[in-house]
Amino acid sequence: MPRPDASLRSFVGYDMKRAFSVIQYDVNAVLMAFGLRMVTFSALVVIRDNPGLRQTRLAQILMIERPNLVLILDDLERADLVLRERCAEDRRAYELSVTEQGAQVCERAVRAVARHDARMTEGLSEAQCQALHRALQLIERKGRTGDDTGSVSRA
Amino acid sequence: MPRPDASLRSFVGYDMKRAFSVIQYDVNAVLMAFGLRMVTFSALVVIRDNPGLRQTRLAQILMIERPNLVLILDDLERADLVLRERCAEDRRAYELSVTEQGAQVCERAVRAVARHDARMTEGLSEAQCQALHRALQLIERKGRTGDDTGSVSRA
DNA sequence: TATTGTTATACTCTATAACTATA
DNA sequence: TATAGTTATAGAGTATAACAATA
Repeated sequence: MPRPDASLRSFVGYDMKRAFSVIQYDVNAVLMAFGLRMVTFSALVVIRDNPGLRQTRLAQILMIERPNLVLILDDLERADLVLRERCAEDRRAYELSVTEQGAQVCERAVRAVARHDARMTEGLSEAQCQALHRALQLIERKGRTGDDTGSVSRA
Repeated sequence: MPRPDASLRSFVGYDMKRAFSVIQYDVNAVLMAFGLRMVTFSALVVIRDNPGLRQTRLAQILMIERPNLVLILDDLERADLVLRERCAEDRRAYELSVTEQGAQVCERAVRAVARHDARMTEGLSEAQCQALHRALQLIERKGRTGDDTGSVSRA
């Protein structure tokens, strides 16, 4: 047997866990320069693209629990990247938006992560890279119970 | 924008995190029937394939820290699936091996995970599935500092 | 009564320092 | 002194129950 873990290499879950742990480590290193982690980065990008978003909906989109999102937003608000504003129609809710600084940091962080992504997939053709994305999204759909079909209000 | 997280979908890390969380949840559900988790399953398979393995080497293979492996092996030993036997040449070390029961559980768990794997990649051709494995392993190698070249003693 | 955001909490995973026993 | 396995511990990440304010 060439590798001591050869048996496990036939399972996508094993290869994916290893590949992901490598990516996670690297991306977090890239994002640290912006004071961000993977989750706070993801939240920042989605809020920028969907201004007026409410927390419950954002939690659905990112597939995280509402209580966990609170700390993520506290983090982003403390760094002056995101605003929570009381919703006029429903005063229980907040409307989320990025600040001017948040938009700038988001833009630069996206570019940095894109550069890192390019380095990680270096050696794959454009077609192979697209095939990878499609395969991952197909696998994600297999496990979905999910109602991620709803549209999001845009300002 | 079709999806609220469309910007993030261009990053392999994002697609991979979501696909992996789906797989992890599912595979853990499959393994629960055998009293195993993903890590204990991985350890069991590698020990079966590399009898006489020492803990430090197993930790390297699975890319986990030695202290964390201890609890994993405690778990496997308590379930009578794995044996720790004092090494004759070096009495600090243990030689790891699977019990008769461990071999049987391993065999059946491998088959169950393989069936689940087939379901997850259903819709991908054989070639596409191989391409997925190759892409994931390529990404893993990008982040390696690593010395995973050493061979493992086989009984 | 139900929902939004929140608090408190617990459980897993992961990472590091320091210990013991052997070498 | 260095190494193998271990202990203790701390930090993330993640999950659930229950609360206050509002609907």
